[in-house]
Amino acid sequence: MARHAFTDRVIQTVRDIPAGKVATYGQIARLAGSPRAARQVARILHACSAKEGLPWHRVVNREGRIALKPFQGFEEQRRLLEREGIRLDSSGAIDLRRFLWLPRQP
DNA sequence: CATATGACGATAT
DNA sequence: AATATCGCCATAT
Repeated sequence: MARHAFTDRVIQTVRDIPAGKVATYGQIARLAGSPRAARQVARILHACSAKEGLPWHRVVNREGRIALKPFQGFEEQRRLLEREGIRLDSSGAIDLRRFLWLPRQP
């Protein structure tokens, strides 16, 4: 069933994140057309990631850290990322210089 | 219309 | 640096 425009664009943008790359909540919000709606991206993922079959694990916060809390998804997200070759460093952060998705870059 | 929510982000302390 | 607070805003109710 169809949803409202912003939600649809967020879902589509998340689907566009390639394997082996990550995007930030704020980045998804900007790409979906509402630059300050990062929290809404989180809300949408919380509500729809499983239902929509999204690659939700490719979305992290601005510091390259997994936003989910331990035993509330953190471990699963780390496993899914590492399966794609995305490793967390000793402090638990992803190197965004290597792994951040840069859409429409030549 | 009023309030609550949310896996954020920026700024202040 | 780590924590607290505030601003943000589309949806849900």
